[in-house]
Amino acid sequence: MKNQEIAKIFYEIARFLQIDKVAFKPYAYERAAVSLEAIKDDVAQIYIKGGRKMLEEIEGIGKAMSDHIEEYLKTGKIKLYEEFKKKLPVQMDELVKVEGLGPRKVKVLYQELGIKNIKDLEKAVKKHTIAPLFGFGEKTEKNIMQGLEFLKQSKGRSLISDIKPVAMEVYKKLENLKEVQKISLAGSLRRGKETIGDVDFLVVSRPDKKYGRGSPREAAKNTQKIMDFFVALPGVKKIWGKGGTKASVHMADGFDMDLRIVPEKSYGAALQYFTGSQAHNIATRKIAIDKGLKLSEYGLFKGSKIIAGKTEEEVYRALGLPYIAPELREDQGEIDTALKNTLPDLVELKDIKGDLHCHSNWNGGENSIEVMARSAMDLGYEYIGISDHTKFLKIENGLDEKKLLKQKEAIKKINENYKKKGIKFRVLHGCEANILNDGSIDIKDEVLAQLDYVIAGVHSTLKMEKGELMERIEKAMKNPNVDIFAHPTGRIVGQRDEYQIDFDKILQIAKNTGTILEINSSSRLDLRDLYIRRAKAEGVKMIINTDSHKKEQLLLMEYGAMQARRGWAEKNDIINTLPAEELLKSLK
DNA sequence: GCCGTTTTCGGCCCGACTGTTTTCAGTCG
Repeated sequence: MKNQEIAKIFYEIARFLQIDKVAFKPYAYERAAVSLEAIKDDVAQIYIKGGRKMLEEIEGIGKAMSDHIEEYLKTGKIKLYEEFKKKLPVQMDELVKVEGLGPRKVKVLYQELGIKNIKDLEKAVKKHTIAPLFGFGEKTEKNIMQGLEFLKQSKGRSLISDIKPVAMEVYKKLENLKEVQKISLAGSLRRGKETIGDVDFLVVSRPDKKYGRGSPREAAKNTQKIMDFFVALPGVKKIWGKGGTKASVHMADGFDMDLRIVPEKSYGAALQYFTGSQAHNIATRKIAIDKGLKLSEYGLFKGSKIIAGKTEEEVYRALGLPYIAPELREDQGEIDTALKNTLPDLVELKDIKGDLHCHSNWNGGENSIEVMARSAMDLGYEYIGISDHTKFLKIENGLDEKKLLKQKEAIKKINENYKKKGIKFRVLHGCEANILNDGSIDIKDEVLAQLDYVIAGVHSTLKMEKGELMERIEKAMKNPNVDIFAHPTGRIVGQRDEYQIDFDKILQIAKNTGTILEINSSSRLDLRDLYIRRAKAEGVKMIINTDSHKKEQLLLMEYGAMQARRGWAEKNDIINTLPAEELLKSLK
């Protein structure tokens, strides 16, 4: 896709224009870049289909932008960008990744010291040639030095399920402070994005009784105490900043945390603002402007009078909108849908009645079937499905037909035992079978037919050519014993891209065969949000599973549920919101 | 440079914090 390449160039042009102090144009280029990244169609295809006219129908793309895009598609270059780069031949995208370095400082560093890239910057820091520069100084040089160090250690954005438990530890510490009256996670963590850049907390500090109610100093002392506590947390390696209402730190684990403290009357507006996304905020602030109002983190204002701010619901209502769930706030159509009052009634974690993709110690899993079942009961589930790997996967000690039938008997006994004790819980018996290269399943059909359900997935020869891979998948999905297609695209967040698949075709096959698509809650997070939305639109049913290999991983369901919500999924799109009997009836 | 149920001209989201140029530019979210 050329979209990302062109977007990258537009971002760069925006930076160059910022350096030249050109007004408003940088914003226009940034918006065009964001827009290109957001659309799912390839600009090259759009151009072939409808020429410049169709390009200009894209949000933020006008005459000049379509000029640039046409030029890039034809020549592979954009002249304006080449000219800028000639004047300032530096690795801009790389250098501005250093915390505290922006385009203007980068320009000075090039002009004064000839710094073109990270390597040059490191050398200059070592020689202490930065501090004497006009506009820089000792502290700036030290910040650059530390920024470089952190950049080297950085693994980029973290998987949500890796970072949320760490964030919640800090959350609990802050929540326990007597000075803290209210606290919430904000940012991409609250929106449930699959990867997280930094962790944001929003806090209301308890008013200090010493001062009069409503006085500006009312909460100042407690606010300061919370700030002091925050920057002194264990694991804090660097304090980027600490003021009266806002602090930012870098953690030893390699990510940043931000804390913002606001008065109670602004809590809702601040939560709305701090949750983002930025694109959603810009959209909501524009609605405010259209109504002659002003929206900031302090509230929604008519002139200097605050008309909403205490809760998010209040802010949205005053803008003429229903409440929009954080997972939807990406400026991907949620505002228009909200205006029409047709937002989806999103599935919730508490709607989930069981988990069908769980492994036991019969194969490579860690815990026994009974222990997995007990953990599922503790989560309030009505059932758990044991779906161990099958024989082709030797590394996971996959089960063959004989062992599967033996496992069936074992599960039958467990269920009989529950019944005797009056425990209303059921263990379902499935397997996670392998789709072999020719599309057949590695377990005989007559055995598959004896299980409660069958999950099938691609676990080998991942790098097949598209047509061949699709034939393979199609054959498996058409198998009347295959109920669920596991981790359909094969991607692993931050590690592996999706296979060469045709998702539209998968949707059509799923629709025609009644095959359920899996939303896998582990580091796969597969399906991703956009695909969930498309599946829902096609009426294809999905299931949220954890792919647990030990009991603790059952808790990953939270992330799969968030992923489903980001894909606009409702309760009736997700089959494991059904009781066991109905769920089994909904399968092939 | 883009955009428009108040506009084809005149706006563009909004604010915190730091370091240094001592009054505000640069950076960040």
